[in-house]
Amino acid sequence: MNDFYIRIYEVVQQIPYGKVCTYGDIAEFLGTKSSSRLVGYAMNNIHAYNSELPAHRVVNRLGMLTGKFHFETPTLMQQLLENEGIVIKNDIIQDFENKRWFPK
DNA sequence: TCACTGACGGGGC
DNA sequence: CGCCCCGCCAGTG
Repeated sequence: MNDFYIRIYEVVQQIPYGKVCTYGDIAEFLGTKSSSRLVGYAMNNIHAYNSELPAHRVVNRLGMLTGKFHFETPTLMQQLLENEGIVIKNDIIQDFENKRWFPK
């Protein structure tokens, strides 16, 4: 656990209900655009920091639910997003560009 | 130290 | 958004 992780979690915490963000957006916001892999890696530890964080609102640049297998069940991530009004088909968020949110 | 592994992204085809 | 390659870097054994 270090400052880099903390900053990632703080950004995740700011993602609004019904919106999603990408790993790359977070990496770029933190000034490490080329290290988006680390953002995904940091998500492995997200529950160690705060289990209330909306980790399900973070997807890859294509809107795919690549992190679904890191949840308690493989369908939980999709269920949480659908509960927020997001439509998902074949693990891909529909109308993705309209659902995106960027750190500020 | 080395090798390998990713919740990734961009570029090329 | 299919496939592949390369850059990225912390964690692991």
